[in-house]
Amino acid sequence: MRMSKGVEWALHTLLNLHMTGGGPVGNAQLAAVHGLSSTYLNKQLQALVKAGLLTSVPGARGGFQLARPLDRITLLDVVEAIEGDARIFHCAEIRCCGRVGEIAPAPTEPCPVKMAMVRAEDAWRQALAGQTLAEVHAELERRPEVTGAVRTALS
Amino acid sequence: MRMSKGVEWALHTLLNLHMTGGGPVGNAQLAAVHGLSSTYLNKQLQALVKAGLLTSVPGARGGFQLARPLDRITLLDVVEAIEGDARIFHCAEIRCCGRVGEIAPAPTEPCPVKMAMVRAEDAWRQALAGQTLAEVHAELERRPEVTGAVRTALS
DNA sequence: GTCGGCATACTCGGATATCGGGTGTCCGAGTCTTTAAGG
DNA sequence: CCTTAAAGACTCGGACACCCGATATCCGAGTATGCCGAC
Repeated sequence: MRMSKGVEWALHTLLNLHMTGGGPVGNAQLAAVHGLSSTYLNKQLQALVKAGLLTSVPGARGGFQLARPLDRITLLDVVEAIEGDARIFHCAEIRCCGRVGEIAPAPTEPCPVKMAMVRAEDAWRQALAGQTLAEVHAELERRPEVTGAVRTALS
Repeated sequence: MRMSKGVEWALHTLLNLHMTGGGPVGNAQLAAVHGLSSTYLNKQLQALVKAGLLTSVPGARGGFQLARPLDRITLLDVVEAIEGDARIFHCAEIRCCGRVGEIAPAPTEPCPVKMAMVRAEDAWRQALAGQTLAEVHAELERRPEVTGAVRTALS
């Protein structure tokens, strides 16, 4: 159960796009900032486009740009864009299978095990949804030499 | 990013072991309750033994039994026993790589992106640690016909 | 000088290989039970 | 009848294949750009 590294790539790239000022930036340039594979980063950015977080501009001088400001993008938006909206814990309803399923009929109420895991996962999603990229960016700006290096690398 | 199905198997099996009353039960019998693969369930139960949640009794009439009562076993204990204690979000520190790494020296403070993801994951872990299997079992007992079927299947 | 057309280069977008971890299975080591014989 | 020893069967424990999804890569479709020629 490890999160895809595409999430980390997407988060940093979204923050970098905010620092450029709004113009479209090609994935090759975005990848060079952190030494990533441009082709694989492209795959992740396409997922962000499908999720509505980015807009893509085709043709020369094209690239990707933010679809909306950082304070309207939460961590949950990015995670769901890359990982999908499927649940981490997938209940296979094994309580209804096997010998116990032959003895008792399938219960109608939801599985308590599943409910407990869903409660924990909801806490995680709520914590993700409660943090915007703007807040993360504010933390980054407390070290101007870092953000300055990103702007230099993208210029 | 999908949780291993072994977690579901382990949770239900731990609850079933509690319903038997304390005697050791073989994995073949435990697997038959929910129609699981006994060999693969064995793999998961061995992980629970290594984590100290179960004790194994070798030899004929042997099997597995709970190492401590359900109210001292949290959901986090089971998840960490099966999935390991590694973080879901693994920060590769890409902020220090590539062109930006050549411009600015590596920062000493932790990555804000990583910190934000850790905060969310801590909320998840805290929600898992705040729920014991005894509470889940109490929910199960509200449907006596289900727990009765399990006890019949294990007798 | 200005307009229109065209070749070009650059971009995104999806289709295609490769690799690692979860999934599933099997067989050997060890121990308790049972059974039988002997005292 | 009690003790004892050995055979047997059942259990755990770890080592061995398989498969799906994440990872990584490549090539084609499409468009803005820049250039060239005509007017």
